[in-house]
Amino acid sequence: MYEEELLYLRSRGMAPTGPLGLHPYLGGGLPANLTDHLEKYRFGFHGGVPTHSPFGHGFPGDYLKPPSQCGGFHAPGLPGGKPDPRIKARLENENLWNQFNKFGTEMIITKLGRRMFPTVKMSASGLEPNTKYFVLMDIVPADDSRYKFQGKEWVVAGKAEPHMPGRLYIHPDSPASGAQWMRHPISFQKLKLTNNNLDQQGHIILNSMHKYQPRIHIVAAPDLVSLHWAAFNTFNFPQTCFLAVTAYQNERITQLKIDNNPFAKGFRENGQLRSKKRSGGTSPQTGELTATPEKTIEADDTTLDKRARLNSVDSGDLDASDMEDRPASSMSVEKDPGDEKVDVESPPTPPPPFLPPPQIIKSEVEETPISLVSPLMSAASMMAAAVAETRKTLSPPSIPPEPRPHEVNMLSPAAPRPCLPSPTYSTGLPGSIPTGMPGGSLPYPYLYYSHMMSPYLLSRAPHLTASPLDKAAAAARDMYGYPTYLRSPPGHHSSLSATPSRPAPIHPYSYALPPQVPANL
DNA sequence: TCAGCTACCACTTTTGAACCGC
DNA sequence: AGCGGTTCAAAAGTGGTAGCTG
Repeated sequence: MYEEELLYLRSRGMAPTGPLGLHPYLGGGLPANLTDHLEKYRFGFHGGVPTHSPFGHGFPGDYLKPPSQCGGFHAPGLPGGKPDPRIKARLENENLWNQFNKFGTEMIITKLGRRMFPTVKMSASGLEPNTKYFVLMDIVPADDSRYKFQGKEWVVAGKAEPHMPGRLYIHPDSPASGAQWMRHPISFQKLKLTNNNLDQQGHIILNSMHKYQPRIHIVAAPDLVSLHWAAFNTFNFPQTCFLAVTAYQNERITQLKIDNNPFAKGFRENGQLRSKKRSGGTSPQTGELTATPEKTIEADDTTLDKRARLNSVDSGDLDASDMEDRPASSMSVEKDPGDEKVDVESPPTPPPPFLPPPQIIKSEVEETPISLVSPLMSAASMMAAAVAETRKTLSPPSIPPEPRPHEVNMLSPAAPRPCLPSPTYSTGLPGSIPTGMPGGSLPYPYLYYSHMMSPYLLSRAPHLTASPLDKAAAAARDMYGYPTYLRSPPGHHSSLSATPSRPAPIHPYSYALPPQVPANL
């Protein structure tokens, strides 16, 4: 049914080649401005990038190019508003990253998800103390090459596989006030990487043997809905570039991980595993390695930390006065400058479903009555409803119009825009859901942005030339630019400081926007 | 044939409930 | 009864490795 569209996309260089897989585009996904922005910044570096990366192969092609100037960390303008030039970011565990980057950082990816080590840990400054911010992270391809480890170095082994759709990892403390974010370093230690294209846990999906660059986005927005037209401040740190692998290739990297990751202590020279191995006759080769347990440098945030559990965010307000006494969860606390660092952990995060407790969901369309919708309603049933609605309202080949944000009816399932077929779609879904259904591609409707244009936008812009991802994004912005009244006015600040209750907690993993977005989320 | 992937292993750290004393 | 500290078991996170797969 959608093969033609896939071929169409491929002919324009906008769809993955190779066997059909899970299509990244989600009907009802992010609005054009956010997609546009994220797509745009896939191709441009903002901040702190050296003119040449110490990481072996640099950034070839049209992917992450070194900037012409390295003066600031800040991203240039974006469709939905202007980023705040006062906002700065600094990589906290830079020394550790530099050590890994020297040899070419590798990150293990597994089917069930693996944490990053080192973790991305940054500190922010220049935020408005009383404004609410979301802090997000995504990981984008650093280039369009596939690599292999040959001899003792990484070499290009061909063209990259198509990148799976970007998933935005929302920091579990989001939203929090600027004061709260600036009080402690922001750690992304709970983010997980996977190579499972069907992952339903919200982990970030990567391809093995490909090079990636993490990016941080700081967005002034009081809630998820506001994210869609808020200004993004995007930062990245070139030393956090890494290669995704399913098994370590470079023994130097392995040794650095063992020496610095507390969970790998058992593999250190004095660890029991090593002792056993030695007694068994196989001795590790660590002679040329630089780091030893004794001179372990700046261990990562989880390494040397002693945990101080503060009951932080599970209850109550986020008033500025409150924040004085209550540091944000998961934000690392400098117990003593120059001394050990103490991480303040998040309260236990609930398993999926990701959605907050039942809320009154109000339609943005006034005529639609308010109803109580349980966010715990299974995504499958939501999608089934969407499918039924789609079948009723759509004649298959036609492509429904993409609603403007102010036209979205939050209650009635938005007619999903066509999606490319997914032979593996039925995996994990109820049998009643047909394979190849359009629209949402996962049981949990993650907050997605796509590196590809939606078929709808393509249909509206047939004049686009091949591979104009940025042009297409610009076209999308032109077509679906948000009315100015939907944007936050210049100098707009959150009024949350006057809001007595904290919004529902955000799941630490990639967050979900259901087909029906709760207006008061 | 082999590079890459997966499942399992033994180990360490983290987490949270249970317990205890004040 | 409530609070804070300690203990302990389960869960989660590590790299290594044998076997599988395309």
